[in-house]
This record gives sequence, C-alpha cells and structure tokens, in this order.
Amino acid sequence: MSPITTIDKVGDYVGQAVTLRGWLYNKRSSGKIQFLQVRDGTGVIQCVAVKSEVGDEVFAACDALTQECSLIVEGVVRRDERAKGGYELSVLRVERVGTSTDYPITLKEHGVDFLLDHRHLWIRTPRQRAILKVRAEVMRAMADFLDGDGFTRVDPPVLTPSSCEGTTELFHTQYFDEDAYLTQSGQMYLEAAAMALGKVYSMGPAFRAERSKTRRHLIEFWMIEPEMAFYTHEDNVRLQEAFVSHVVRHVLTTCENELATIGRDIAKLERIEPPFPRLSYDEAIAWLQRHGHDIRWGDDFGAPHETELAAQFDRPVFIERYPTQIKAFYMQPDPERPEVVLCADLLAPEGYGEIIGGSQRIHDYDLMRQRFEEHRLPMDTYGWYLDLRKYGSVPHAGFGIGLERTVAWICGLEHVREAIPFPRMLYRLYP
RNA sequence: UCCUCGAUAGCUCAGCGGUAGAGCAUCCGGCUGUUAACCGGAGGGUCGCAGGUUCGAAUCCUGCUCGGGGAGCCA
Repeated sequence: MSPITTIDKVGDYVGQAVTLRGWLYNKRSSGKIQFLQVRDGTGVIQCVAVKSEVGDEVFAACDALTQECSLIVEGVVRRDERAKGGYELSVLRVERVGTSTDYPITLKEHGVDFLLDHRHLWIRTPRQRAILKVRAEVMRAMADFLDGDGFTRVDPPVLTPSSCEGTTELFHTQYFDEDAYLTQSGQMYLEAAAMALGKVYSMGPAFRAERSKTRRHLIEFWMIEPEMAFYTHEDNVRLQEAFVSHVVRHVLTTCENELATIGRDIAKLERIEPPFPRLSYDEAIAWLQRHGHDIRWGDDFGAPHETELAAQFDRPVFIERYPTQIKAFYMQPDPERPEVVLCADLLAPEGYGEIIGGSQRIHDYDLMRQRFEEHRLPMDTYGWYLDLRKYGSVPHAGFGIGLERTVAWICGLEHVREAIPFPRMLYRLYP
C-alpha cells in the first residue's frame, strides 16, 4: 500500500501514489468521469476517477459514495492548475469506511436555527473548520506569549462557593449539602496564585446566567486571565497591547489559508501593532457628548457608545480610568483622583466591543476591608481574599480577555457563536 | 425582562381571501474537466399550535409555543 498522508502534505508526493483517509465533501459526475471532493480535516482535495482508466469496479465504488461518507482513497498526486489547492489525486482505488445517507447539511444555504441544531455536523464545513483552527491558534499564541514571558499557567476552580464580583447572575448547583456556583471568573484565585508564583494566567470556561441575546454574548465562554504581582496599571496596559498584537501576528502567519477560507480582510489585521490608542473615560464621555449622545459623567457606556468610540480607530482602543462607582469593588483608585480607578477596557475595532477588561487591584488591607463593608461582601466566603492583603501584599494587576470575542474579531464573524465548537446560548443547550 | 422580526416540502424561500408552488436535497435516466456542475423525469405537505371572522383562511384577527436580531448586563 502507498504511504498514508494528509491533504495538507500532498505537495510532497507529486507523481507518487498516496493513501488519504477522510470524508466525501461533495461529488460531481458525468457518465464516464467523477470528481470526488475529499476532506480530511487538514484540507479538501479533488480526486478524479476516469472510467476508462480506473475500470468498472473502482468507478462503481466511486459512484456509490455519498455526501459525508467516510473513505480511504489511494491515488497518484498530480499538480493541476485547475484545482483549488493546486493538486489533484488520480484515483487508483477507493474504499468506503462508513456510509452516510440523507446527510442533512447540503451545500446550499441554510438558516441559523437549522445549522445550530446540526452544529455537530456543521463543524465539518470548510468555513467552520477554519474558524476552529484559528481559535486553536489564538489559544496557542496566547499560551506561547505568556509562557515565554515568565508566566505560569494556573487553573482556578470551576465550582465556587459564590460570586467573584457579585454582580451578574450565577449558575447555581449543589455541592453535596452546600450551595455552589459555576465560576464567572477565576480572577480572585489568580490573585492568590500571583502571590505564590509571580506571574500567572488561566485559560478556561466562564459561565454567566444572563438572559443576553446578542451577537457578542454566550452563556458559556472562555477567558484567558493573566494576573501579575508587582505590576502597575501602566505595566498592565503595555502587556495587553503586546499580547494582543502577538496573537494577531501569529494568526496571520499560521492561518493564511483559514483566513482566506473565512474571507477575512487581512489588511485590517496587519495594522494591529502597538501602541494602541488610549482614551480616558473623561475624554470618551466628552467625545460622545460632542457627537450628540445624551450621556453624563458617571454613566457606563452602552454597546452603541462602544461601537462609535472604537470606530474612530483602526486598532483596538483602551478606555481607561472609569468612575469608581461603576466598576468592580477590587479596583485600585487613582492616587491623584480617587473618584476614578486604575482600569482599562480594550475595545476591538469593527464593532466587536469589549474584548479585555483589566485593572490594577487594591493591595491595601484597610481599603479592601472598607470595600467589603461598602459592598456587604460575606466574610465567610471572601475572608481568604482579604488575607491576600494581610500577608505580604504587593501592588498587582491583571486582565481578562474573552476568547470568542477575540476570535470573532480576528475572523470577522457576524456572531460569537461560530467562534466556539458547541455554543451555549440563551434557549440553546443542544447539541 | 423589554423592543422588534419570523414559523409553508428534508433545506432555502415564494404565495398574502378562491384547487399547495419553485430551487436545492433524495430516487431514476443522460453527460469525459466538473467547481454550490448541468439537462430530463419522479416521489415528497396537519402551511408552528388553539380559537375566531368568512360561503371559503397558508393568507385577516386574538391567544399560545418555539426561534432570530437588538437593548440592558458583560468578556
């Protein structure tokens, strides 16, 4: 038998016979010639069977193949200008591995509802495969960047005794006789880990039981959360722009074919280099007021505000130093202006909204204690968090980046649901 | 939770008061270079559910169910 290889590597076998293993993506045929579009996860290649060359038996075997049946095909690799990937396979032999009758997803248009009901099959299509590939490369780039910068990966728990921020709705479950909740952020645990390991990060799912139904929301989504001891707000922001730029550059170099399959305008990504523009909250409010928005200092931005602010720039933009009142309890006040905190949100271009939220954290014991009282946080579940300010506290900072929003932006997707293999959305838990 | 749009063949949709339609998919036949191939033929329907108006409802009205988009909230 000829050597087994994959479609992405057939270029190394021109003129030789190879064996490919995959699935039939599509088939076109006339009376005496058949064109089999075979995919194997690494790409798609057209396999050509000419009746007078392969013989009646092999030709009939090709004829019996149906959409998405699995198969092993042996053939000679040929360079061909007419082929999309540049190569074709002249079929010598074909073996069907698994049948597939009445495959639901045809190559014609489908509605979102139908596709989501068949997500387990939808991911086989070239576009969805490409998106999942980009997602994997985004995660690899993030991990590579942080690992190469002295970070240690630490995995916070998914089951928690209560909320990290106390604001959003939590998924409730039982932990034997106790109440438990699915994590909405690992941040507090990462702060603890940063005091143990210096620079740490997590990659994992977060859960928000919000009845959100927009193209930017998932009920279950993934966050990457770096947390750094001895980092200031300024250090934090500089890390973020280097981090995001690295991720985009990595995807541009490793996912050229995938971005082409998705139809992404590469030029928009090639501009993503540090430094990113920065706007203070004050400046952002003033800009919005000048552009006809009824918004006052102290209000939080809505999605349309964010979109308009971000639309001014061709790179992601930081909005920093928000009013203390509208941000989380643990954020460090600006020493020169205690009414604002040392935080920054990073808004992606092209209307993708907030992809990063980050801040310098309060390290002073008395101030954190005061915040606990102001927000009536229960000591029995948060006592350990206060301990971090009691034993060797240091200034520290961190951020959380939403993976699906980042992938959606890099791929230019209409909706974050395509940026995760099996999206959990409002009213959708299947498949 | 609110606003808004929608539900007709396996899929995407048209039909908007007078016998249920098209393209694709499926099956049969044809075609030696197809690119969501093409050509001919066939099968395929509780028009989301329940009421109401009408001689007559897929079509108009009311309620319900399910879903899409958006808002709020957030990544």
